[in-house]
Amino acid sequence: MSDGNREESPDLFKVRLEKIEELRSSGIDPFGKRFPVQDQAAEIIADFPAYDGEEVTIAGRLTAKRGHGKASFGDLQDFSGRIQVYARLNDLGSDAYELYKKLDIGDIIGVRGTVFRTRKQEITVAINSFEILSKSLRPLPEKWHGLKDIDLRYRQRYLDLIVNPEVKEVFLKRIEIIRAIRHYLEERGFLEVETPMMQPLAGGAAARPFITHHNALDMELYLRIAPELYLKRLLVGGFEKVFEINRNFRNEGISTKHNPEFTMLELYQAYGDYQDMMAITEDLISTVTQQVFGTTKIEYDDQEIDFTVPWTRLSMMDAVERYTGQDFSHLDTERARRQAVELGMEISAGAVWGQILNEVFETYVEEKLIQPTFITGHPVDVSPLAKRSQENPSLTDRFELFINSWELANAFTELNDPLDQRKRFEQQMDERARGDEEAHAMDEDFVTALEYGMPPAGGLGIGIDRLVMILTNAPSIRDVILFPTMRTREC
RNA sequence: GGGCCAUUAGCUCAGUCGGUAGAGCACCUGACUUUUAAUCAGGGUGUCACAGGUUCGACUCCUGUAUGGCUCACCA
Repeated sequence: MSDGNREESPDLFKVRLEKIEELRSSGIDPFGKRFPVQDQAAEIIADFPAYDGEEVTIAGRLTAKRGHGKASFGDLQDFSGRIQVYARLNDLGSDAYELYKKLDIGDIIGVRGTVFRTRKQEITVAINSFEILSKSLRPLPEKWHGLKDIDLRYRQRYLDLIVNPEVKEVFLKRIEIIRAIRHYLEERGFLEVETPMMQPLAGGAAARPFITHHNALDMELYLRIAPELYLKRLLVGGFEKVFEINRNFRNEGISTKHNPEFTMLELYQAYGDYQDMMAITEDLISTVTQQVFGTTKIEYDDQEIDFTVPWTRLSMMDAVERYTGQDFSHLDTERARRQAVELGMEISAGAVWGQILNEVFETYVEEKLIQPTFITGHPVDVSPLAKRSQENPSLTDRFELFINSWELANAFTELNDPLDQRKRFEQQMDERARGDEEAHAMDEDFVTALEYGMPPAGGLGIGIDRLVMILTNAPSIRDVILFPTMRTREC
């Protein structure tokens, strides 16, 4: 079986091809034309008294047929919902009625008809006339159980959307959430910008990139792993409050929490710092949640996530001490290694103090952070783009937001010292030389930009897909991405 | 990449101890002018994921492959 050309029961497909020929020979175009839709199924049902006895013009897909000889019911599904239609020989005449009887489930039709309520109180459109707008050649998945096969649901999302109404609801929520985020930021003076998806150097995060090639320039380009370094160039250029909601691409494993392309919000505010970012994060997410869901308490996988502000704030070192009993506040790499090993961890040879602390945190603390929690004070060793903390130059003014043990946001006071930035890149290059493929590359062009002067700034990234997952109780990131990345089928 | 599991009709699924495949929906034929998972009568439409092996005989047992799911690793 191949996905685009699946073997159907030959008769089934053939029967429908024959119907198409029949239609054509009787002068009817099976793939229709413009149809001036006036009304929506859900609106007619919601406001029945206003529509009762009136003629409406609707269009959509026929999803069920219930024939009764000289009368016939059907369900018509448009984007707004589903409404029953009723065709009667007496109303339509024999030619049109015969045509109606030949319609298949899955056909798209346009209907002009009169709204009424049946004996069983179902709001229904009695068809006065109809047009075939598109013939369907393939049968829809089963009406009662829907389409369950997860593989097919992702590969043929259009079928998933047709037959599983709750799927559409999730994507409508996603749309609302993103719209609310945009609205929130625009109201506060942030400007939405677009920066390169194809970059000569994939920077701004630690991840393996996708590589592509530009023929005319004969150069390698990388799909971006983050927009960060371009957004900061805009700060140099005088933009003061910018954001971008767009795709990042990371050439890494796929899981229920990772899709190779995913959507990030990144936001930068000149003259601000990570504390401002924390305030925005907390207020943005709780405000949007309240707006879209009418509450700040959300059920995810049998747990209640409470977005009510303020959220817990905990330094990485305190968090590690709380959950492991080990104090890493000294800066001794060897001692840190011994402590980590004592906890049962394996630490790679070249790891330094900050990396060890970070690994211990990820291993023992992350899984405990269910309610929204800000973790602050990341080691400079794992934060090559963040500004050093004034109180402790081994740490940075940075936070990550954890919800349901997932990293949802990452923010820091941006490093605007070009000399320090160059040293950080050099340190990253050392790590790269030691085999860390994800260590940051030297970006001379970016350092040059900083040398012209970048205002102190706060920067923030929020993983939109994961946020949508939590807010819509989706078990997999693929449930919130319309067309998730799938292996192509060979057979 | 490792482990576990799955793959049977268009869809959702059953299939006993190894004896050559079956149910609902969909589809086809007919009946039926207010049904709604319409109903009634009749019809099975299949390369049992793919390729080998064992066997008199394989959907079933074995090996490999493909795809997917979960999970671990990876993903600061």
